[in-house]
Amino acid sequence: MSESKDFLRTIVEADLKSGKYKEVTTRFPPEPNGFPHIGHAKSICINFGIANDYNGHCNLRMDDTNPTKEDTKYVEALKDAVEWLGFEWDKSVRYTSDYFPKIHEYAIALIKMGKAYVDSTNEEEMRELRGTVTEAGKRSKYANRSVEENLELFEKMKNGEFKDGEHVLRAKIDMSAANMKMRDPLLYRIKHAHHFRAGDEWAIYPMYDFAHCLSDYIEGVTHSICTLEFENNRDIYNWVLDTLGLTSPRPYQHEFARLGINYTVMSKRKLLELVEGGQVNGWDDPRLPTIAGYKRRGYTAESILNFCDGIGIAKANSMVDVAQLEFSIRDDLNKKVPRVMCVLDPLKVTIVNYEGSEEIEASYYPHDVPKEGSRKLPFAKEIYIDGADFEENPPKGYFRLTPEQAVRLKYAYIIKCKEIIKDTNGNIVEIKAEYYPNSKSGEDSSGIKVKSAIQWVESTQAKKIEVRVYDRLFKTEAPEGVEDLNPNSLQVIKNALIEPAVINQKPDVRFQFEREGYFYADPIDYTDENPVFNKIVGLKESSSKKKKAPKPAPKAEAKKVQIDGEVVAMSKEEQALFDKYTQLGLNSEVANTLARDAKLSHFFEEALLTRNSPVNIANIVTNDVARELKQKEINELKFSAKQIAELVEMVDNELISSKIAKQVFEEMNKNGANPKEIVESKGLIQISDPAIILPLIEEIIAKNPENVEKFKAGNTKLLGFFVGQVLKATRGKGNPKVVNELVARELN
RNA sequence: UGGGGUAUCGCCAAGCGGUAAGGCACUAGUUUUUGGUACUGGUAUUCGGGGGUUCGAAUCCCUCUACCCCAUCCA
Repeated sequence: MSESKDFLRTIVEADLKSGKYKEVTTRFPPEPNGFPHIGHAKSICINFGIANDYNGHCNLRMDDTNPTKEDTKYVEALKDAVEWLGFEWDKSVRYTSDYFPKIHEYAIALIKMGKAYVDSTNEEEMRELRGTVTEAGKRSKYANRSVEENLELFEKMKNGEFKDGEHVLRAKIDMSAANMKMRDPLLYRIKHAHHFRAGDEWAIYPMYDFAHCLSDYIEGVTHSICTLEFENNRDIYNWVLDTLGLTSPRPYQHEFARLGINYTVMSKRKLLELVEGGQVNGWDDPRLPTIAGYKRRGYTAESILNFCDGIGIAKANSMVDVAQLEFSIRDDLNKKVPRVMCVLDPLKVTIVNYEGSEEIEASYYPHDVPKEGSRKLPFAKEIYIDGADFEENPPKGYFRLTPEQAVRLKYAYIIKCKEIIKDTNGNIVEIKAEYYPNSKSGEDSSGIKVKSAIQWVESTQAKKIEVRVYDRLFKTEAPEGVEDLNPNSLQVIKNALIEPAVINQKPDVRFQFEREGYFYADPIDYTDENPVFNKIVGLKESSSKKKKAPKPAPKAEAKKVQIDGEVVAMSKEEQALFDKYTQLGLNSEVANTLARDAKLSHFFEEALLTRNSPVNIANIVTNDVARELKQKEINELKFSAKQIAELVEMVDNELISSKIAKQVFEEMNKNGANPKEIVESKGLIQISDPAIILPLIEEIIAKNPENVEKFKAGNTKLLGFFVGQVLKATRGKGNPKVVNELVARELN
């Protein structure tokens, strides 16, 4: 955990500290209707991570309230994902379906309270009655059935006496609620469907909004963490628990932004389309952002965990760059994985002046990876290098083999090109080269400097392997559908050549193919006869090696002009107030705010009765009082207009600074105390005496020599820093004007 | 259009009235038998825009703008 906490942990910590809960319990509650993807991984990391961090528990719960979509194969995949990521759920896996009897009882309780009713309108009519975002809805005519009737109907629903869709159970909330979700939400629907766990026991199934909050409550969950799109559902969540009287300790819902990654899709629907449309090879296709896909591609659980940790948790919709994910896996594998040599695009090189053969000892790990292990590399006259490592007409800055430029065969000798053999089409098919016998790695006395050391394999002992090279699945950053697919997302190389030790010794399943990237022995298709490797991710490439893709020119961004919308005109009354206030000396902005807000202007005028200091009163009213009045009515305030006037009086008389006034205001707002008493009891009278302030300033200056330097070098912002420090030393009581002057003088 | 959210560097993201954290990406240099790694630097005079309050505002107030979510018997 980094030192800066995310907002969820901040909430959890506060709740623990305040004693709201003794212990934190979270849950990861997927619906088992599809394969988990990296978005689930984020949720898993959050829920299990928080539970771990605060010594709590996290449940794994299958939210299986819709029997027509769910299947046990998905619960297996979900369990696998959590396990693979290294988390342990508390006790056994939970199922919402296990709570069906309890949830049913709660429904009956609601009916008995007159808070739920059986509605028999059909789907279409119900939609119409629901209204629109701007128009209130209308209650169904069935809403006033008696409790007995509702109970009887609901019982029959449960017993399967009706067909699907004939009736539903609804909460009786408010058909004109601004929040559409609160317009008498459905609690139960009839579904004559086989449930993969509950079998055919139930003819009715609870809706998400009813089942989820109750399941959380039943499990003793404290923090019900979900994604942003459930924000509107929070009201129902609270309504159900509150109405049923399910009080403390009870769960509260908190929402975070779901994960988006560019160049891929994350929705179950789109993923399903790709799988069913055959654009990819199943749910574990290595190009997919599914857990199964990453696993098969060769990603480590640690890298996914680190990724989730690195992207943070917040409430802003965001799209994370794949580069961040790629960094995570490179960073992880770099420390762990043996390096071997593989030639993806073999080009034959015959070393004309070399005879015989030898074996060269080569470490599996570079000098900066503290791991042991090595293998023998066969070397002989005929070898293969990668086609990309030779250029007949090299671009500027090319480091590898050219007709003019020698190169080192990694761990072996330096060679230079003598002759290029081409086929009838002009394609290079072979290089005749010469080696420098005294240039062998470790015993090089040739004195030749080369710019690069390249990978190679010896021709007779190299093994042929299949390599699957993956590129991003989509060619656009925010793909919509199949039309955005990258046609080259999979490249199969059938005849790559690899050094024999990899196949014979099998020192690992993940490798770095030197200078190429990280690769993974495909867990499904790999056989001894046909070894298959998946490319996990390429090595980071810098500067000239990837020059092919020139950077798009820096956008000549015109300073964006933002057009202001139209402000609603003032009414006649408001205009009159506005005029009156400006005449009192208020600036137009303040007068405007006051005039347009009846509560504020009322409060302002009342304060004015106590003290005739319109400007200062207006300022505190339009700022601090306004903040409180946003969510409260005047009579709910702990302080009175008279008290505000008294507060202003002290500011007017320079008894306290405006900074202290804010502090006093907070106090008044909290407990309704009298401002003068607060100032007296806390000794908040302003300090303006230089004799007191000056020593403080000198002390601060002495303690911060570096900042003094920076200030003198021209960083004038630091004045604020010093003022802040001095003010802190006076516990806010210093007269800021005086402090400012004195600090400025001392510093110069 | 009513309601609920969100806006800080190319991408994430801290920050909660007193010096604009950090990571990715980018970039320059050092080391390097991987154009990798590691290391050392450079990258926001400014926080969606405009006003206001304050000695001092990314943080408080007003206002405008943009984007996301909500009218499934899905979750």
